[in-house]
Amino acid sequence: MISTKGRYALRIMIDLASQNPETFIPLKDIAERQNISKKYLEIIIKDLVEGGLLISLSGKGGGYKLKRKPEEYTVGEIIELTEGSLAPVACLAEKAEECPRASGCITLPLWKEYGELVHNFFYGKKLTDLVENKE
Amino acid sequence: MISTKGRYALRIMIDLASQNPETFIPLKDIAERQNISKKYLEIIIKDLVEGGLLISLSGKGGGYKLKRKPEEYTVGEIIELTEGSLAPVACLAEKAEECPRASGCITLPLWKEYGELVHNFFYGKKLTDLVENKE
DNA sequence: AGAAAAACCTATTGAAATGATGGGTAATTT
DNA sequence: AAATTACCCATCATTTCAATAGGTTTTTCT
Repeated sequence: MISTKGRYALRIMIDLASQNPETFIPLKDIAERQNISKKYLEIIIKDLVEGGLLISLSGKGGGYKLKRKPEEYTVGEIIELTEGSLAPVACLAEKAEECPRASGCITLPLWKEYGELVHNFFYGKKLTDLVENKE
Repeated sequence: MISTKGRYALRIMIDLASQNPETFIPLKDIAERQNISKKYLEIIIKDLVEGGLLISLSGKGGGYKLKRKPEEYTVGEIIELTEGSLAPVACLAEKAEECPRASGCITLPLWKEYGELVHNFFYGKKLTDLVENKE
């Protein structure tokens, strides 16, 4: 299941893509619009900045804005960055150590096929696909 | 992510489908073949019996066997039964209470589409699709 | 009748993940 | 200097995950 982290990250990105993408938007505004605790969003938006999806600016007049054009983001990269991995089973996660059962594992092809399906679905969705729904 | 519960359940079902489907197989044998703690499998196989996928028989000569023919099981029902739900987000789980944001939720269509994709994938896979890989 | 083999039942546990909250510091603008 | 913002660090309560432990009942075989 996609946790609040990934879902809130997506809502942050949609929110920013819906505002003027040139100006810095304070997190306070996003939190109020989305009705989510600002404190909790701080943790999540940190990942988005460190992952290179957003630019931040401190001080008065500061906030966050998209680094790229809205249409250049996929839902996949947002979810993957904040959830840690899109892999359907632990043994297929990037950081996983080689499973000793892998060579004879009868279910591995299933998980691989599923993993590709999930990957293709989310990387095939652009952030703007969601924003446009709004109108 | 699919947890060990769902993954082990699938391996139990594959194991049983690979044995003579007429005879009762003791859990001890399955646990040894699959190299998984018998105690842990007890918990999982209980779900499979209660969910109507397996028949159990106590006492000497007892064990577990498939209730239906191997080709009549889908991977989806096995995973869904043991994982509790295939829903990608909490608000789409069967037991979930209506989300107050649902009507205006901009991401809901995405989760619904994804949920259907996942459902169709797993319900489109038969247990025998996996067993046949074995040979 | 008794032993053995099996399922079945209840409970507990340790570790990690989840979903936050709280308080304070640094940077920047007016 | 004041206000506003991001940034940093720690802590917390709850739930889930992945088991483990020990005992009871059911059934068959000798």
